[in-house]
Amino acid sequence: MRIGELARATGIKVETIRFYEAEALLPAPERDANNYRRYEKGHLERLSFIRRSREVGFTLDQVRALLRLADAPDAPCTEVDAITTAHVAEIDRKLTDLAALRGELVQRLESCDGTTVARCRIIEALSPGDP
Amino acid sequence: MRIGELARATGIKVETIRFYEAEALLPAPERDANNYRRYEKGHLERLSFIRRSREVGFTLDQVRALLRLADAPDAPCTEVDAITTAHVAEIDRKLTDLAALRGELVQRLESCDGTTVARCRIIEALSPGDP
DNA sequence: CTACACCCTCTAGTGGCTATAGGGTCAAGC
DNA sequence: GCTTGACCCTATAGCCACTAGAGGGTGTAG
Repeated sequence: MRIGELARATGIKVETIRFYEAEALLPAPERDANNYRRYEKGHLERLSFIRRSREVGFTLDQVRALLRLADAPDAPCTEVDAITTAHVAEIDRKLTDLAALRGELVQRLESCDGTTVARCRIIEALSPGDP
Repeated sequence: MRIGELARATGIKVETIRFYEAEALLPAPERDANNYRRYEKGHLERLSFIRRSREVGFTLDQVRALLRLADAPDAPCTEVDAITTAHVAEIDRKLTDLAALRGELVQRLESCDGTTVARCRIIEALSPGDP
């Protein structure tokens, strides 16, 4: 199959597929006589793996590590576990941070009386001399 | 005060201060005879405003808009409110997404029996043909 | 034969910094 | 007087994970 077809099949843009190839995440496929990339089923599977990994928020480096592990079926599962656990911890950190930010912003919104900027609690909260 | 002193006073790195100047977030200060930047109290206040805004997650574009509004004390507060409300909505979207990702990952972690990659539920979940 | 969808490579841009290279300035201590 | 070290300057490139564009080639249908 050609790159456009692979893009439609996986929901990943053509440019991104070429980018993944340059990043050595997806092996370079054979080329047709006209220099077009010709993908096999293996490419489709690998690209789907990458897409799912990205969808759950793994970085490309983490995806690279997961791919390497997926290619070694006899390796112990502990490393996959470690990558995933670290990722969950990172997500937890972000969740905590975002919830705190949200709380702060909502508090400012609620105390804003909606008149002029001079009396705006939000601006006030962002201004210095107001711990 | 000089740039290093301003950096210590605000907790923003020297390079970042220069970056903010290039981005027109912080007005270019006067220069001393030796070409060193010389900052006034106004710069310190403005930079603190920027820091606080960034800390609660506003983008630099949003900070730019907030600064413009903060400079117009007679303007109505509605625009500040709108920017903040939009930002809260964005945070809510991220919170929802992250919580969903976390749920998926934790589920995989729990069902992983810790033997080999071939039997790993995490890898399995990322592989295609397994909706 | 021409319009159009598709493919190619290469380069630069996004946000928000951060780091490096390669210099200049200034006060203190020997 | 001279070195050491902390500070300052500009300009440029790098980070992540793409995305967009320029400028061209290919293949097929009408």
